[in-house]
Amino acid sequence: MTTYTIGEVAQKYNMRPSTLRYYEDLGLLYNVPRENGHRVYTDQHLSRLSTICCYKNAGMSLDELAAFFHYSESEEDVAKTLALLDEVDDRIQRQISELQANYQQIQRKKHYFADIQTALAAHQPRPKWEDYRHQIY
Amino acid sequence: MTTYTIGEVAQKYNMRPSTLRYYEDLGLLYNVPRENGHRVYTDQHLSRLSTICCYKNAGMSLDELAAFFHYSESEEDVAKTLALLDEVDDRIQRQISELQANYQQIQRKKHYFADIQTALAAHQPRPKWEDYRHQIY
DNA sequence: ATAGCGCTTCAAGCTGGCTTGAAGTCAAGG
DNA sequence: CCTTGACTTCAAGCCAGCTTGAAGCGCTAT
Repeated sequence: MTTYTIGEVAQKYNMRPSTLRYYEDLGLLYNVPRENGHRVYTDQHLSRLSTICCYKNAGMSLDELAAFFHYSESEEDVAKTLALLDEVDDRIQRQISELQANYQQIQRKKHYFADIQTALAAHQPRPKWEDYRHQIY
Repeated sequence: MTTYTIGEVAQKYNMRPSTLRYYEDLGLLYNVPRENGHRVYTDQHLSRLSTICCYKNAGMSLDELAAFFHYSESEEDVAKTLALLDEVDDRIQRQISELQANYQQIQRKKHYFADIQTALAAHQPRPKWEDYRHQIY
C-alpha cells in the first residue's frame, strides 16, 4: 500500500502542508494515522482530498463541505446530501454559463485592443468599441 | 440622459452601496459626479461596472483590475493591456474546463447517492462507488 | 555527536473584499 | 418645523481561508 508524507501530498496537489493540517483541523480529512508523530497518507486520503478540491472549486465553502461529509456518512441524511448536491449542481451550472459569457466578452476586448494597437502603429484612427460589443468570436 | 442613485445602481447590480463606494475608493469607478453631495451615476458608469464584474468574475483581483484600467488609458501600454487580457483568457479557459470536470463528478455523485437512497428504501445492498466513478452523464 | 531536514503543535497573524458604525447633511412629506 | 430616509465620510471591524512563527522532536548523513 502506497503511503505519502504530508510534503508529498502537498506537492502532488499543489498546496501547502499547512493547508492539509488546516483541513484536518476542520474535520475534512480525518483518520490520518501517525508514524513517529508524522502524518501518513494513503490513496484513500488522496481520494478524499480530490473530492474536497472538486467541491471547493465548485463553490462550496469549507463549512458546507464538513456538513456534506457529515451527512453522507449517516443513512438517514442521504436526502440532505442529495439536496446539497443539487445546490452545488445549480451553482456550478450558473458559474459555467457566466464564465462563458465572460469569455465572450474577453475575446471582444482582445480583438478590440489588438486592433487599437495596429491602428496606433499605422497612424490610423482608433477602432470604436461599438463595432465589437456584439461580436461573437 | 438617465441617471441613477447609488441605491438604484446597487439594486440593479445586486450589490451593496458600500461596495460601490469601495470600488470608487480603489479607483475602479471614477469621475462619479455629485449632486448635493450625492453620487450620480450614468449609463457610462453602469457599463464600467459591468466590465468590473466581468473581469472580477473571471478571476481578476481588484488590484489587477485597477492596473488594467490604468494601462488601457495610456497609449503606450496597450501591450500591457493585451498581456493582461491574455492572462485572463487563459485563467478563464482553465476555470471552465475545471468546472466542467467538476460538473461531471457532481453528476456521478448525484446518481450514486440517489441510488443509495433507492437501495436503502428497498432494503437492497448499497451500490458501489466503483461503478460510478468513470461514468459520463 | 552534531547539523540539518522535515516533520510536529499551537496560537497568532495576514489578505482580500467588503461591511458596519458613528456622526452628519439634505430634501421631501405630514 | 420636525421627522424620516437615503445619502455622505471616515475609521474600524469582520470573515474565510489560509500562513507564519516559535519551540521542539526524531531520523539520517557527515
